[in-house]
Amino acid sequence: MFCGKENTGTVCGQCVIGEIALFSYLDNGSLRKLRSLAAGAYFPSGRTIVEQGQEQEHVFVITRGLVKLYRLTADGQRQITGFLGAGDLLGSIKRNAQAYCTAEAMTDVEACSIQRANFTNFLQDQPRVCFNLLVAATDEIEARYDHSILLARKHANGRLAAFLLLMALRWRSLEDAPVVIHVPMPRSDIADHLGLTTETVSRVLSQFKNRGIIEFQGPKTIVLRSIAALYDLAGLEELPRPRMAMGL
Amino acid sequence: MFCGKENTGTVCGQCVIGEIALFSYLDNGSLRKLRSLAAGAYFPSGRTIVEQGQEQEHVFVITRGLVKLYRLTADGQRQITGFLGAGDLLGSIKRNAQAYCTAEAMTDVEACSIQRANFTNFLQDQPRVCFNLLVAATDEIEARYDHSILLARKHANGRLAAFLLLMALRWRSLEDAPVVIHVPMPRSDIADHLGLTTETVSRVLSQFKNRGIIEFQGPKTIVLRSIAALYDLAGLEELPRPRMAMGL
DNA sequence: CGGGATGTTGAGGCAAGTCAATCTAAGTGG
DNA sequence: CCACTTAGATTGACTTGCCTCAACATCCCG
Repeated sequence: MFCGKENTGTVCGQCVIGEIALFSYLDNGSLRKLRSLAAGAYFPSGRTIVEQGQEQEHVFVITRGLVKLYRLTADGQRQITGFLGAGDLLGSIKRNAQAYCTAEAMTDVEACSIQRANFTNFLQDQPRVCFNLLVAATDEIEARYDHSILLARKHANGRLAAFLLLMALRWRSLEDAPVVIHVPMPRSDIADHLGLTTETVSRVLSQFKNRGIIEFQGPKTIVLRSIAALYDLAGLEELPRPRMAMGL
Repeated sequence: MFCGKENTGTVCGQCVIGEIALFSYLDNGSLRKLRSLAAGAYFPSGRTIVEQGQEQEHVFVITRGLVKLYRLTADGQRQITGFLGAGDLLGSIKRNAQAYCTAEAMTDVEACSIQRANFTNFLQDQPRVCFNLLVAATDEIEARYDHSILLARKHANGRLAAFLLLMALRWRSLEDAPVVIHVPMPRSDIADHLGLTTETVSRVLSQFKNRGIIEFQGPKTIVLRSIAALYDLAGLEELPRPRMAMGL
């Protein structure tokens, strides 16, 4: 799966790093160089990948699994800032190397790891990669704005409707209903992400169920019966297109 | 003040574009090239600089005045996403040129304007500028995260305490109390920015006044009597260092 | 010195938080 | 394989902080 140092000599035909949009147009020489910098990494479910405030030694491209990002505030509250999946970038370029938030593997996670310094140098050598990463960062800023608007302006049911739609869209395309989505995180994580409490999340989801908008197949598998109703509740016309997410 | 095409021949000793952190280390040749791309721009108070959804022709470096950024949601609500001042960048590099939000001059505004295409080309030619802009974008992402946490986790008084501290710190250093800050935007803008209503903003500020934390000199000039109390209310230990803000 | 825009204060309602009790799911060991 | 355990999820009763609606005050500018 990986084509880094630790796997030198293995078949690289299925290495994913070249398929990441960020690197997809690199010529063979540059791609080979990038691969020479990369190493495979594995984190079992529950393992902390980077910890808030610690120096980040590596940048990761997630290739499999799900990562939860959260930040602890000075007064001891936890805010889940986002979730990363395959294709997303964890640990970007920053002024200081201290991680802004903690990243924790929610499932078993595989990733491509690159030394920070090497990645920084690679960016300086490859202006197009740097430029594309800048575009990705701008996308991330827009996504953060959208989330702020969600928190500032939507009620609990709107936030959850938007969340379900994003979960449905994030790692697959949204075909016609019914769409079955898997929600791997516990209710408390959803609540933390949306600025609600677990009880409210539970109540709103039950309300959606009673209104026939969604249907449960166990607490973590949800069938979206009416996409239109969810759009309406979320007050959305269109969802952001799929993109590479960046965790700091 | 400006050194762009429209001002060719004027004294350039006081041109600010070279003083922006983003460009500060450019050699003379590159800086001259950048200046040749820049033109002065002026927007009277109340003028819309860029409008949400419209193609952005230019990128601006604000050199004087205050700009308010807001986005209208599909269901007709308004969210003020931020405020820009001198040294900040308006209209970054994006996948599509459509503006994410509207930018409106709150005061008379002077800016350095650069054609988007020219700026993009300049970035490709100047990897270090591109890299530094990427770092600035990452700072912006962190600032957006902080604002999300504010909206998700803080009550009205915490949000306003944090807002007052940010206003105090943003364009000047925060010396020992009492600090006199100028809050040029109306209460409705503050409310929109913090996900509150004007009434709540007013009530909380009155509460601060009654508790002796702040003092009014007219509704737009506020004396911060107790910085410590504000930090405590905001649940903060430290504020983000001053940075170049980016509006999309 | 008016009069509209902006800001403040008050009364009442409601959405979501809090506290607490149950219910369910998914392991765990006998 | 099933009883037991435990974390997670749901539901209910009550409380509260903010919003809504409304009246009043103040600022600002012609």
